[in-house]
Amino acid sequence: MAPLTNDGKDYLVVATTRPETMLGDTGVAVNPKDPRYKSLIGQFIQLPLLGRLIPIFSDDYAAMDKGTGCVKITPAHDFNDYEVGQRQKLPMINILTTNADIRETAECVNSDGSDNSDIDGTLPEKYRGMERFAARREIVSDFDALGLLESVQENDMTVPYGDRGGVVIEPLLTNQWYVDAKALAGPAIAAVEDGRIKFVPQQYENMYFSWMRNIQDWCISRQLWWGHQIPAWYDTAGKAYVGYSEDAVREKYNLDDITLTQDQDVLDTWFSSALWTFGTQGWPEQTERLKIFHPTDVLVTGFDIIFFWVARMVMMSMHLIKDKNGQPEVPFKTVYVTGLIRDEQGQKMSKSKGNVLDPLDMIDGINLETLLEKRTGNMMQPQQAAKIASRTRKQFPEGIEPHGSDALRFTLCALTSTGRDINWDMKRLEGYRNFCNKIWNASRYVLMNAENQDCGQDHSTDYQLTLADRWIISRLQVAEKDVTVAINGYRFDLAAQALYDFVWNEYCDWYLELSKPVLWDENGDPTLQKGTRRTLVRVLEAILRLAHPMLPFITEEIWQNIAPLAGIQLNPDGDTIMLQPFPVADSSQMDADADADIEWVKNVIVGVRNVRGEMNISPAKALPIYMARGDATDKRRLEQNRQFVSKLASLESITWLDDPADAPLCATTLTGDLEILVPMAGLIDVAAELVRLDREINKIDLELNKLRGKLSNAKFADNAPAEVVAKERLKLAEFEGSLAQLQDKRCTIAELA
RNA sequence: GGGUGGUUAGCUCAGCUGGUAGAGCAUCGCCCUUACAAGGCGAGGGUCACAGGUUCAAUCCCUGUACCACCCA
Repeated sequence: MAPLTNDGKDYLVVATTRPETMLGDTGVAVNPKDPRYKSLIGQFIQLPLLGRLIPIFSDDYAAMDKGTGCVKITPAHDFNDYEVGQRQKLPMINILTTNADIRETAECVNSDGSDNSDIDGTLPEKYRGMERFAARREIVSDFDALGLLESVQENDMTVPYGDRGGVVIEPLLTNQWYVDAKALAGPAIAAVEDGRIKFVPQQYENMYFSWMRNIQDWCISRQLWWGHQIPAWYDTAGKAYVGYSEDAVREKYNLDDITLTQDQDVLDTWFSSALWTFGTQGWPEQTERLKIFHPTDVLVTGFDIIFFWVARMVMMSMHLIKDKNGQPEVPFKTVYVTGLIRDEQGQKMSKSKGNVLDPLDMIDGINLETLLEKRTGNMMQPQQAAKIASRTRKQFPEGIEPHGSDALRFTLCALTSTGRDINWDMKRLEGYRNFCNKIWNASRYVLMNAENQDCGQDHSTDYQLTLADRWIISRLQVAEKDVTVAINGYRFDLAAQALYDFVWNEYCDWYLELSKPVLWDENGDPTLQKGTRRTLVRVLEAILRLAHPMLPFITEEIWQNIAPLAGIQLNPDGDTIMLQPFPVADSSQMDADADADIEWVKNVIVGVRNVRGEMNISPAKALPIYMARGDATDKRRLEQNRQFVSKLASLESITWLDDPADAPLCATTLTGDLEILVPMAGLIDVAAELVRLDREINKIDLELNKLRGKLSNAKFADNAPAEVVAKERLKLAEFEGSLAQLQDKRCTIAELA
């Protein structure tokens, strides 16, 4: 019976840091390759003090070069040993009470968790009820007395201490409740596979699948003081009864007067959270709300809780809620996964790093002192405070300016692309605050010109639209389409960009400026002026509705004043932009002719401004200009838009030349073939204009060379689609024309100089 | 080790099904022009990480490498 090692001993030596756990040992592991113990594998050995026979088995967990190479295994009181026990199908013997004293009788269970009545759970009388460390000392001394103690050695190791009690933590087996997650996962996987639930961005489906497909049983017992207490009651024999309440349990199982004790544990917080989508709608009652709002459309969340929450909501909802056909109901149709907001360096924000930016501080502003107090007060590691304070002082010497909630919201939209993290950028917040101001100022201009005026708010039709009016209405349709498409695709950054571009670069920079010459012309046509006021107000009103989801407060504020001017009857008891329809693009309002004509107007104006800017001519100086080599369309456009061009380019006169030779010495800029000529006399020196022309010529030359190379390549001409080749040819012809014209001008100026 | 995303202007980021690049801020000029100086007008700035491949054509498609971030084990 007694095994013999190959060096002649009839005992094995094992090391342990917790000698008292030997009372719960259920085996000894040796390495399968260890020649010293090979012959012992499969045999049994007697456990001292108890006399219990336990198996000797091979397991890689035993390291040959560590200690004696033999490891005692206590599956009930050590995580590693538990794993070994599961592999080797060892029973588990629990020797500790919940106070970590030695039990009266050990609790014996099989490796699968079922009760084991074969093992004798009797513990030596002297240890019963003994405190664990006392038992440790006692057992060591008893081993010594029996001549079984090899040695006592110092051992460096990490011991876990409880956060609250400050005592050493002891692994302990208890009965806990589990959910068969595999059964729940099947339908939850199918729902994403067949598209009933979509992830945005889609790649997060992989994360969801990989977790769901490898799902483990879900332990829902938690030893915490918050949460719902587990609705299970035990009789004195330990038999469990589950129900809504103790009374319900007694009734359900006919338990008259017997003593019942409710499970002390609470449900995992994610178990309760998983009920959220329907629990909040009145479930388990079949309420009207539940019918309307379940399933809901979109869940907005962070990727870090896809496992914890999203997956569980899907499982629970599909298990507990069925549609009218009895099919499992999903909790939501789309999961929109946002990125994490990080600091400028891409670091996660955390209190201990002192890099947290409170949204409220960005909205309302905060002075440096308060911010320092907020970041360094009440810290877990006070030694960090000085470092954090100096970094904060450096980054925000003046504290944080107020930016308003709209600016913050808009910035979040603008920075949120396809589910990746956002490195927060204060500068962009400032930029978008300026955008809010821009809208505010633009609306002031509109109100100044429209209030107490006929803007067609009575839906009268005695007005006419200018080219600019038709153009901005046309562009509005495009903006509405772009913003809508972007939002539908969850591309809030593109939506923000489309809105920003339209409002600032088209409505403010061009349309408002184009409205001035119409409205400020004392001899202007009243029907045109009415048309312009009408357009000014109505386009702004549409902008407000378009912007409202991203800029809720400022749009509401402005809308209250603008809407009545746009012919919207406000409810006298209070009305809100929130109840207005979101703009829908109307393609019949798109106007390609207006777009092209305004493009021409802009080109002429920018051309003159360009010369002005590069020649440092003051904007206050009104210039006379000439136009030459234009065609009939250029001439028509000039005649129809003389007022616009004169005002926006601040011109003294525009003279159309049928013969280019009539022009004085001029600086030249082109739009198409049309030459826009700014007389140099007294304003521009010849050398400067030559430099400017050379720069222009070089730019075109560079492009031209590329184009010529491309087109002379037979492979390109033969293989590329005809329309692409034609487009390149056209471009080439245009560039060649421009180049010739500019070179010609250069010669003329050089000669005259 | 397995997986996902990223590498584009000084900084933070766009770039839709391939036709050689955009924004905000920053920089440099000129302007207090009756919505806005937190503004207007103009300008400069990028061998799109690297190496191959497919293609008439690659920031975009494919392969590999390097580096960064995250998830899982």
